Amino acid sequence: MQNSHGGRPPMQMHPASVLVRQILVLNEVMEFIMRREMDLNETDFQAMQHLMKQRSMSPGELAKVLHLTAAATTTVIDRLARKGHITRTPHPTDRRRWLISPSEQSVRAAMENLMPMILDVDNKVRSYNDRDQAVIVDFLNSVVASMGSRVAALENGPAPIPPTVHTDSRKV
Amino acid sequence: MQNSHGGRPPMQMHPASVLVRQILVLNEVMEFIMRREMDLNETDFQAMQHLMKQRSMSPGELAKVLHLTAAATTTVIDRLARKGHITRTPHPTDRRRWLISPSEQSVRAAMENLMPMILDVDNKVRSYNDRDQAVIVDFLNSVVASMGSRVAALENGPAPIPPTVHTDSRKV
DNA sequence: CTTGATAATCAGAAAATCTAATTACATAAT
DNA sequence: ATTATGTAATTAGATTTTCTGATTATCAAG
Repeated sequence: MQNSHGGRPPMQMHPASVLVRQILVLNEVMEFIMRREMDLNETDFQAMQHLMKQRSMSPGELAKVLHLTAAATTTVIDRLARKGHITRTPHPTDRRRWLISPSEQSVRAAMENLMPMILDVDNKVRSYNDRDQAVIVDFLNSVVASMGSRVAALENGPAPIPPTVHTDSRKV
Repeated sequence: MQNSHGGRPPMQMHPASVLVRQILVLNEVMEFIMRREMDLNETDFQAMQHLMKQRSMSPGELAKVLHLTAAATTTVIDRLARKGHITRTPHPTDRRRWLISPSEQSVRAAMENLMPMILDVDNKVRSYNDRDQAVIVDFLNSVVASMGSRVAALENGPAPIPPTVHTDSRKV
């Protein structure tokens, strides 16, 4: 009785659709494990992700991307600094701000954790011939486009938008 | 100076790798917008996701997948019930448990928000010919495999594993 | 039918975030 | 130059969320 879909029709999804979903779930699982290993809560971990991506940010910038108040962001930065994950340095031109940067060893640890997977995927895609690579890129692009238009639609209140029509290239 | 990668070499990623990353980020953006629209915190939203996927769960099962204590899970359920997102019904065979089920309108709202995107992706992949579909599935499978082995590696302490070697099918 | 485990909840403490006020600095307009 | 206004970060105290430990009800094994 665990998953008998009583009411909703199961709806046969394409394996690729299922795999995309699986990737999203696996990403969350990975994040959870890394968070636990680094002893960081969700917010602090997200902050580290942004800091590593951007190399350095002011508390204000961090607050924006984390959707936190300035006050909460101060405490995030305090916690991360106390644990040695980041350093505060004075902003070169604006003395009201700080520049927050991830510590050397945090960056290295993250690299060591994620690089194998990233390289794995990168190597995999490069192992296809050019045409197949183009197919993969085309598909992924359309996923990004669909998600992007969903985001746009959701941002402007709940007004559903008709799905895109795709030209069908199947050989009969 | 925002992204001059001072120190780390930029490392040229395949467009497909970049797109995969983009998809993961977009997923979080979408979740955030939906959460805000439904006025749910991260945890309560995650609970709804699991409940919709499984159709119904006991508080104990919910606690496991949310990585929460039983006590915290009780409050999650209380909040969701108070807002009308779920209902508690007695467990058919074990009178200690409840069965938590998402409300009709919660399921419908989620469907309306996500279905267009899901169908979009599904239609897109079906628009390729069989061989190209196989390429896409093969690639996605390898992404899942890479992430899965990363998860496995991370779960057993920080012991890095050498990346997979892929057979190269490029035409010279 | 008693004993030991399990499911959910309650009570109070701890952690994380919020609102509002404060301090220091920057920028624009006299 | 001086003042006025706005912005960046922090602090203080309240609120929300989660945790630990104890409690109640039920199940399952002997």
